[in-house]
Amino acid sequence: MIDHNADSAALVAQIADVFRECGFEGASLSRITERTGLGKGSLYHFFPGGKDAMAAAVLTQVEAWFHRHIFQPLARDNAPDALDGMWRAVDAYFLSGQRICLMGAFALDGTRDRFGHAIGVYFHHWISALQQALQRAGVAVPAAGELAEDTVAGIQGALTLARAMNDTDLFIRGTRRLRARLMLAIPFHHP
Amino acid sequence: MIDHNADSAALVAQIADVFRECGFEGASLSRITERTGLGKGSLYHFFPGGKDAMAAAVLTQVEAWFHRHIFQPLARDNAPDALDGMWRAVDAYFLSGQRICLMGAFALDGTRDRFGHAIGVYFHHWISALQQALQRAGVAVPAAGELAEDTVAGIQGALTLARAMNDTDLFIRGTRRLRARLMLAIPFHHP
DNA sequence: GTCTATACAGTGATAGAC
DNA sequence: GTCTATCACTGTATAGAC
Repeated sequence: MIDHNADSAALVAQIADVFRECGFEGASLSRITERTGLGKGSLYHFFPGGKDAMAAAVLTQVEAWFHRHIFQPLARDNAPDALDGMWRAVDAYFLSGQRICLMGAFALDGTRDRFGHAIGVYFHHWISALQQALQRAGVAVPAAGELAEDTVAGIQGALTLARAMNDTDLFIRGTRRLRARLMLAIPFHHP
Repeated sequence: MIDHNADSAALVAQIADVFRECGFEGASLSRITERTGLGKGSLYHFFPGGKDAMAAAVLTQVEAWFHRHIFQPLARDNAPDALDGMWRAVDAYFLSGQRICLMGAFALDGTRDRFGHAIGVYFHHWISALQQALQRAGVAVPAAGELAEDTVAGIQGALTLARAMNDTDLFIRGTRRLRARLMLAIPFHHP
């Protein structure tokens, strides 16, 4: 029996990689055809809305992944474990800095005007979930919000810098510092 | 008398804005023609190398601006003034978060492969100059390097987040936190 | 579902008149 | 220097055979 959902998810994941490597404008249908092994006819069969629909599906998949592996655990699990899990998931997802954040990349150029809502929701969910976890861990309310913003922004910056300087160790060092800063802010949790 | 350098600089600045708004792939010659008021013939007269040459000229201009207004003062002036000047220049250049960093944007997609050297040099110069200023201000050597990395990455992250969430106040808050962190690291300079 | 063929606008780039 | 005309090519998208 064929798992259509898994097939579809794998297809969207392949397309996502093309967008990550080339950007929205640079991701031509011929490149997507080449990567996925599907002809244009098949692609338009799955995505009647064309390239915009492909990008929308990609962003939806990204949001779903982060919801499941990061946002939801942050809002549910006890705080120290949830934070540990976030850093593990971040490192795994971004391949220790070798993979960029599609939401961040799309936010920078004119692509944002097409997908601004999905991009805004993604970052809002992340910051909000992280802030909740920090509050449950005992961080004061105003500090928790600022710290959550600072951390999510810091991850984006570390991804940009790692790619700009072609040095994944920059990402590893950056996230280590961000993580240490979170730990220091949590009461009775200074290692 | 006509100042050709000034004219040329203004032209490159106009092209830079198109690249910032549309990205490298999205910045079509027709858009550049429209923005600058020059026909394709004139553009190719100034840039025989075409679009790549235009982007290269833009990156050179950006590097020159930062060299003059940020890197050089950081390496020359006494540290507290130089740091103050950096934060003023950063806020002015990025229009308090309304303008993105072209070097960071180009770093994220396939454009990096074309201009990787210029992008890498830019961030190296920035981090290195900031590190020097911090050391002169009394920050220990290993901490100064990490702090410089962290600050430059944080600025990139704040720019990304501000645009992603369409809220320039995110950039202002982010840079304020980064600045405060620098000040705290400098001995005898805790306000 | 997947393919090929095709439509047609837009791309970067060049040539040459002025 | 600036323009218009034009080039070859690639872009997204569609239609229809199988």
